Amino acid sequence: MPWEKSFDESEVIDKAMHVFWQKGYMATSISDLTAATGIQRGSLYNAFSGKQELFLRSLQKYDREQRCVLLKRLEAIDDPLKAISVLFDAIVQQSMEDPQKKGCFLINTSLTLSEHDDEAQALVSTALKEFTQFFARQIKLGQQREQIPVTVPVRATARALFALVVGIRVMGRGGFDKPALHQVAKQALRLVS
Amino acid sequence: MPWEKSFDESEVIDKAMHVFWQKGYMATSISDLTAATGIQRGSLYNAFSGKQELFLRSLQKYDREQRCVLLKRLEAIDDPLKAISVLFDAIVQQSMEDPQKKGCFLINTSLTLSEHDDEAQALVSTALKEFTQFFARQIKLGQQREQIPVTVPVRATARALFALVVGIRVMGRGGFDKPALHQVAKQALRLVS
DNA sequence: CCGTGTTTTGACCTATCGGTCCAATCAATC
DNA sequence: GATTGATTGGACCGATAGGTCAAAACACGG
Repeated sequence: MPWEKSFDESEVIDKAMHVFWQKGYMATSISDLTAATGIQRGSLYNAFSGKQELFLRSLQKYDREQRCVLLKRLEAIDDPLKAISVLFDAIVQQSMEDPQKKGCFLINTSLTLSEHDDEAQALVSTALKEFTQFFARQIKLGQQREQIPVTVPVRATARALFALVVGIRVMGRGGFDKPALHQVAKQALRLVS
Repeated sequence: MPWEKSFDESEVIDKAMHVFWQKGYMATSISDLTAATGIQRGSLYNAFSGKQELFLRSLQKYDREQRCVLLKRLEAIDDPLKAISVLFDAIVQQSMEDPQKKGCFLINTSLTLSEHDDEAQALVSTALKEFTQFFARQIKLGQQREQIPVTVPVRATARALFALVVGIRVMGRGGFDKPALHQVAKQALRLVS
């Protein structure tokens, strides 16, 4: 009886994600989304409740596929100092290899978000917090293995490292070039030694 | 013959600035601006060429009254370590005492800006660069006075300190509280010792 | 190959956007 | 107080925003 959708919902979200990521929520119109995804207005509203939901799903997808994947990859390294170092290199790399200089979708969103989008707000909030918890875990582990001095305060340093990540991602969108970002990344390691 | 304007142009820009600062360029409508400034649509367009110019003027005013004033105040301290420390305290203070959590107008704008606003882009770019140059000057001065080890790389550390400033301002808009930001500020000083 | 019920399409809706326009309004000059 | 000419208020403009809807297109079970 029914009929299968002619498009892959996940692909649509992926296309929408890149538009939202580049232009932000407000600057992205429904027309932008239909143009980018190839599906028509009505179909889009048939599959999703509206712009908001599509944005939230995009944000979730980014969080799942970018942040979670990255952190899991780093956690597998099982060498705290190396993991932190690789993380910063990866961030610098990601920041510079993107010709559109989109930066980090989550961080961009945290600055753009109006206070009415409770769900998105919550998503961003927990995402950023889990990021600092990653740092905290690595530092603690490093201290257990005596790679990192026990004089290094765990939570404070974790937060500072996270602040540096945020700084790098924001600077990567402005006029700062790769050597500049790399210098910042190098300084991050001084906080854990 | 003619007739004096009934409003103070500078006051209008100040009111507009706070709206743009809080909501961003795109999310601010002309109606928002007329409501906030009290003057009517026609008068606004009579005094300014449009939304763009008003935004640029707002950004200039912020740059002049916030960033420049702050940096000048710090420069007068004539004690590099103290100046840096006071700067970070001030940033944390500013971030938390604002109930609206607006953050830094310049940093917000650097993430929101579309690539067509050349003038605003340039303003933000030089503002951010002068900020890192401030750090560089302080570090160099601190080394001359033997307050800061000469092993500290000037430019790299200056950029890292700036990245921390950006991080703090962004984190201040999200769920992070005052103790958290203060811990980050404390870590900044470890980079210059 | 015919119903069935979902998907698709694109025209259409209202609200609001940034911006224009001009008659009414006023302060200064005569 | 009449004249002057910029300022003001707010109706108005086309464009576009996000969102709706009904008819056409379609894949399946019978």
